[in-house]
Order: sequence, then C-alpha cells, then structure tokens
Amino acid sequence: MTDKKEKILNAALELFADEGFKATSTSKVANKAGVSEGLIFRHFTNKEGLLNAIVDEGEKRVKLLYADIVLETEPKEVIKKTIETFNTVNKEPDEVHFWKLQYKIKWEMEVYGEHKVEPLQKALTKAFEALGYNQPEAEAQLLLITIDGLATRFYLQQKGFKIESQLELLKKKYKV
Amino acid sequence: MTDKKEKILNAALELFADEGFKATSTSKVANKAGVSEGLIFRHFTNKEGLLNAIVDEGEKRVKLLYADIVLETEPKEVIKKTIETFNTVNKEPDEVHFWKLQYKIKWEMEVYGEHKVEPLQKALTKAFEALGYNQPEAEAQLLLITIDGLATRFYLQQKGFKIESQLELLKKKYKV
DNA sequence: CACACTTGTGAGTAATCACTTACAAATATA
DNA sequence: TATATTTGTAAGTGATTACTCACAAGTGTG
Repeated sequence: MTDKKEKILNAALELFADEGFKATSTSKVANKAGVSEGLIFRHFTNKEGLLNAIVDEGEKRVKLLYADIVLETEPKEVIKKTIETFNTVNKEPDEVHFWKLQYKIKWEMEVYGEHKVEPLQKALTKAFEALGYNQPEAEAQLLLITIDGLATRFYLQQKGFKIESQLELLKKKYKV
Repeated sequence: MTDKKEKILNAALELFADEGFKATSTSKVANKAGVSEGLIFRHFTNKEGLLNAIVDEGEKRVKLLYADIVLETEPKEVIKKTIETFNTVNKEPDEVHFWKLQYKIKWEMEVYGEHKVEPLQKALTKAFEALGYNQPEAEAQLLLITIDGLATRFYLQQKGFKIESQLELLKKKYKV
C-alpha cells in the first residue's frame, strides 16, 4: 500500500461518509487526497472499485469487532458487550467516518448485508436462550434492530440525543 | 394540481425512493412521468423544489398519522397504537414508496427532522410516566428508536425478517 | 371571437461526470 | 549500472447533468 493509495482511501472514506457515494465525484476525491484523478483508476479500476475497497475493509473490521463477543461464554456478558461495543467504537473520532459509511451505504445501495451480523445474532440467540427468554431468536434480532436505530440517531446527530443514557437504559432492561 | 404535475410527483417519488435523490436525473423523472423535462422546472423551479414538494407532503401525512395517537388518553393505547401504526402504513403497497423515501432521505440529506416526531414523543413520555416507568423520556425515545431500526430492516428487505413477529414481541414487552 | 394567462414542448446551454491515454518519474531487480 | 515494472501525472474523451428559452397549445373570461 503506497502512501498516495492510502490517501485516496482516506479521502474517499470521509467524502463518501459525509456526502454519499454517488454525490462524491472522483475529482473531488483526488483533490482532497492531493493526487491526480487518474491515479484513482490506476489503483481501483473504477469508482465502484474504490467503494469496494472501503467496504471490504469494513467487513474485516466488523469481524474483528464481533470476534471477542462471539467467543464469550457468559450469556449476560454477550448482551452487555453487544450494547457496549457500539459505544466504544464511536469514541474515536477517526472511526466515526468509517462506521457512519457502513450504515449510510446500506441505504444508498439498498443492501442490508445480513451476513455481517449473522455470527453476532447467533451468539445473542444462544445467550437469550440460556437466560430463559421465550423467543430467543426474535429477542436477538430485536436487540440488533434497536442498536441500528441508535446508530441512525447517533450518526444523523439528532438534537438532544444522548447515546450514553440510552445505552444505560438498554442495559438496565436486559439486566446486564 | 394538473394531471401532468401529479404524474411528475408520482414518478419522482418512486425514483427518489428506489434510487435516491442525487442518483435520479430530471430527465429520468420526465421520462417516467411522460412529460417534457422542462415542465419539471416550470412547476417546481429546480430539482430540489421537486424534492421539497414531496417532503412537505410527507410532513402533512406524518401529522395526520400521529394525530390519532396524540389524542389518545389511555397510556397503554398510546404505546400500542405507536407500534401498530408502523404496520398499517406499510400494508398498502403504494404507501411504501412514500415512507421509504422519508427514511432514505434522512441519510442522503443528513437531517433527522426531529420536529416531526416531537408530538408523538411527548405523548409517549406522558404515557410511560402514567404507567410508572422510571425514565419516561428515555423510554419514549427508545421506543421510537426501535421503530426506526425496524424500518431500516423492513425497507432494506433484510432476508428472514418478519416484521409482524417483531411487532408482537414489542407489544408483549410493553404489555400492551 | 378576442385577449390574457397558464400549461407544455423541444432544442438548446455550460458544467460536470467517470474514465482513458500517452508519457514521465520513481523504484525494484538483474 | 542497465533495464523492467510500478507509480504517478496532465490533458484529454464522449456522455450526462441540471437548467434555460423561445415558442406553441390549451383554457378561462369579457
């Protein structure tokens, strides 16, 4: 990975996350990265190739993020970590662009990407089962759905939205 | 409202909802509506004016939709109706485009539009308060957040996602 | 019918789009 | 050092973009 290639990726990440994929021109990316426009196509073939490079990296990071939770054996810990992970990720400002894009791209490309959350969902299902919940599968899905909703509010910066207190409330409800 | 003006609005609604605002060209809208491209600009000044016309209509429909809930006095009914309203809206296929756009546009334009849900949120807060919940405000917000998450799954058509069972689970949790 | 006004069209416009190409600079390998 | 390969640039390309404008068709009113 050359220096300029990485600069292209970083510029694209920020622009795609803030202004959207289709709304961001390759010339804008090149400008922000401080390289010639042609270099984007040398490294990534086309504009979609540039997006894919970022999304692929996203998949790796998601797996890494969930790895710790999936291995957890204590049911309550699985739920607790699921809720808390969302928060720790977004404490680092550099990471925010990255995760924001993961959500934003779902709507722009209209794909949910269920395979990414599947291992986590299964781990949660097992956890809810172990805790004696009546519909463990539905419960697991509902928790992930709620976190999706939290992300929407967080990334779109709804006024008066305090993510910490919502996460606390969630933990209280699940008694974790 | 002339016939052709309405055809433009309908075509734009469907295209914006499916492919996004920025990704939909005015020529595409004109084509689908069966009118000349110039007519769009005669009626709506520019492309954003066309979007605004649709979004404004959205605000009216949201108010209409919530009016019934806000007037409800029975706390449990407020919560129940909030959960069920989401479902009834999306039973009519013509309505789906409309509501999908309302969610999609949030991400594309990066505005949450909190004023739209404010009356509903206040009604929910009062309901949770009456029912003796410890943090009625946070509870109201959390329920709306969860519904946002449900919408994401629903409109992005996540595989294996059954909205009815999730709504049932939600009602069970709130005992409504 | 005459006149005003709205509704509608089709052929423009400059600007921007993603992408290509010819060539130069840098780097790796022998 | 000589040569092959990779990395990078600048100036293009045709296609598409949002939008304009001159003018025609339709409609309502006296």
